Amino acid sequence: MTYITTPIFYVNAQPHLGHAYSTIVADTYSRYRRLCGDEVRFQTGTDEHGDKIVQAAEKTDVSPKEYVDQISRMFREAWPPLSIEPDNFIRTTDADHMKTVQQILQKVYDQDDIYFSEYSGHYCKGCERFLTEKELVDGKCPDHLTAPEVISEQNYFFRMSKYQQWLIDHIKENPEFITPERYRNEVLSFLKEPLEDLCISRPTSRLTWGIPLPFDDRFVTYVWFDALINYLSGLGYPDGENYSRFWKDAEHIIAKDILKPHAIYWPTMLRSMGVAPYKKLHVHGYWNVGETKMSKSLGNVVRPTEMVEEYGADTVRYFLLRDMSFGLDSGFSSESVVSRQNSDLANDLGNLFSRSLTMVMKFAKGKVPGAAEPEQIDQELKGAVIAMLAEYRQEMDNFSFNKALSAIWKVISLANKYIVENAPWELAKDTEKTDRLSTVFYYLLETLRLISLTLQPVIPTTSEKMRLALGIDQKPDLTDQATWGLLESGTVIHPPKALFPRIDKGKKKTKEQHPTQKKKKQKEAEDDNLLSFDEFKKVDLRVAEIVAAEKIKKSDRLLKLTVKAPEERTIVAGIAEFYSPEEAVGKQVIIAANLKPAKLMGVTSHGMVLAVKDKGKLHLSAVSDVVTPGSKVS
RNA sequence: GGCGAUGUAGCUCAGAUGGUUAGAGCAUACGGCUCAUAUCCGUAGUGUCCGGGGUUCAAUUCCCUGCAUCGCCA
Repeated sequence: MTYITTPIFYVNAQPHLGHAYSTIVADTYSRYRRLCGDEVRFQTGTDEHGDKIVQAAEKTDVSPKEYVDQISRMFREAWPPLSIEPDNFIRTTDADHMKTVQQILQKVYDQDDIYFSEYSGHYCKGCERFLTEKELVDGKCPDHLTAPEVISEQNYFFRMSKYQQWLIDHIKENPEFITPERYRNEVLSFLKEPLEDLCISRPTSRLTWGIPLPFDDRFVTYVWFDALINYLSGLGYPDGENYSRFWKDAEHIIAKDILKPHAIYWPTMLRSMGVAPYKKLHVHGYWNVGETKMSKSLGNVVRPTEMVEEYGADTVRYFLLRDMSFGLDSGFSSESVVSRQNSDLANDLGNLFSRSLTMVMKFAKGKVPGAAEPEQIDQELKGAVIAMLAEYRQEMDNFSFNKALSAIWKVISLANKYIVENAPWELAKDTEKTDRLSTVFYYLLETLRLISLTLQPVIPTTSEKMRLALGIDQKPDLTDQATWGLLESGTVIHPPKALFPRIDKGKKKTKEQHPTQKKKKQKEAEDDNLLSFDEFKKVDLRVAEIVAAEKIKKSDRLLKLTVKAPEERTIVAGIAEFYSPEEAVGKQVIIAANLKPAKLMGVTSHGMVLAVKDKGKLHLSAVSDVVTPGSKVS
């Protein structure tokens, strides 16, 4: 049995490449396990409660429910075009899930692992959390540069600390529990310090968009406690058949940013509720775009849907799995996608397939011939294929998809060489050599059959095309088809169109701009000073309220502003000669919100305040009435 | 500030429990083939293996130190 999950994605933003990667890995792994004859359940979904959702909904002026329905649907619809086929798509707003969360809370509460406590602390609205004394810089939140409010609050806490030692022991005894190893070490090092109990509630005075605590309706459940339980509720815990069948083989895939909740909160929660821990946690890294991380404010977010439209599902899947070493960060660029598509998919695999089938059509009447006595070169090819099958399985089991693929490509390369060395077109000229020709074709086609089998989990559509072309109508299965010699002679083949087209470099465009394109763009701009509407739309203009301002030392022109837009951000503005910090605070101004962050006098500015220069004096931009900070200017 | 990781060809990365010529793919140049998606095969390179110091007959590999980048923690 295999139970593989992606995180449930938080719906405060639209699907991006990182989400797609986690989900493609899960899909590939589930296809691979099925190919091995295993029974598999693959679950993904969306996480829909919490403060950030309420804020995001307000921003677009819809109710939280409408908002989460809308974004959740975007996630659900993003996957089929990538040939991703989950067995279950769970939402934390599903009634079943909510009921299960409450059951679990009650159970943990009844056994005294949840207690009520009051405390006071420095609450930062921007962070939506309490900050510790040590985190404060000059009494301010280091991220938002505002002074947090001191508030005291009553809340429920989960006795996480009680399970610390158990967790340490469990991780040490099960080396595969958290993988790759670097993340296991990270968790162990974190656990060297005493664990604090986990606050698992939010007062309804602060937040109502959540699951009410079953034992106190003045509170809703903290999102992580709610979200993690999806892995159980999606199986019908505690009575569902799927739960008893699949839970013991649970494997979670996550990105490194949510390591702590999955490696610490979740196992201790499970322990407390008397459920066995999951089997494995697979932690992967980030896709960087250009020089930096993908981020909304940089405007370099790669959308899965756009990638599929541009390259097709199989190229996207192949690229992501081939280029990232699971666990490490990796770089995304359209050049690297194009290079993978052209070199690996079109030239190596596609052309090998195409030339092989064409020759069988031309020189063997379009049927799989029978093999005569093999020569050494044939044995070598066969040996390499068999060795590849073993290596493939080992690497796939290991989540080393890049290595599994490179093992397959070694064989592809060998098969291309095999063709050149045997020169079937020469053999075909000599009627004495028909047997030899048949053998060469058989070995080639059989190699292709086994290649298509191993590629099924990664590029299912192409694999299917290959299988059909080879005249195979069985469902792919590693348990009974991964042996040499199963292709039957006499089978009629059906050469398809090219598996992958070659992409003209430079023709394709994606989010990130290449230097050459940039130059072109600049030239166009010089030639023609008019903006298209699309270009204008790219500028994210918003109203921002200045909530704090201070002079930047050693500069008499720059002010460091903290603005609400509606999230808090820092903007450096060259207005100090005309506005004092006191004058600036409270003003509403128009900002360009999606400028590349820039460092000015050591302070990073996230955006630009628009102002007017008239007769040597600067005037801040403004709207005629007071509006909600963050409102779009259009 | 503490802990840890990384730093290898133009690019992306692999690798050696220390030992003669340090690897792969892409990109580049040249040669070959013509079945094939102007594809494939072969050949050719280039590297102060981050800087400095130490241990050793011998270090890019071990130790120390510095620098850079990144991560976790505070």
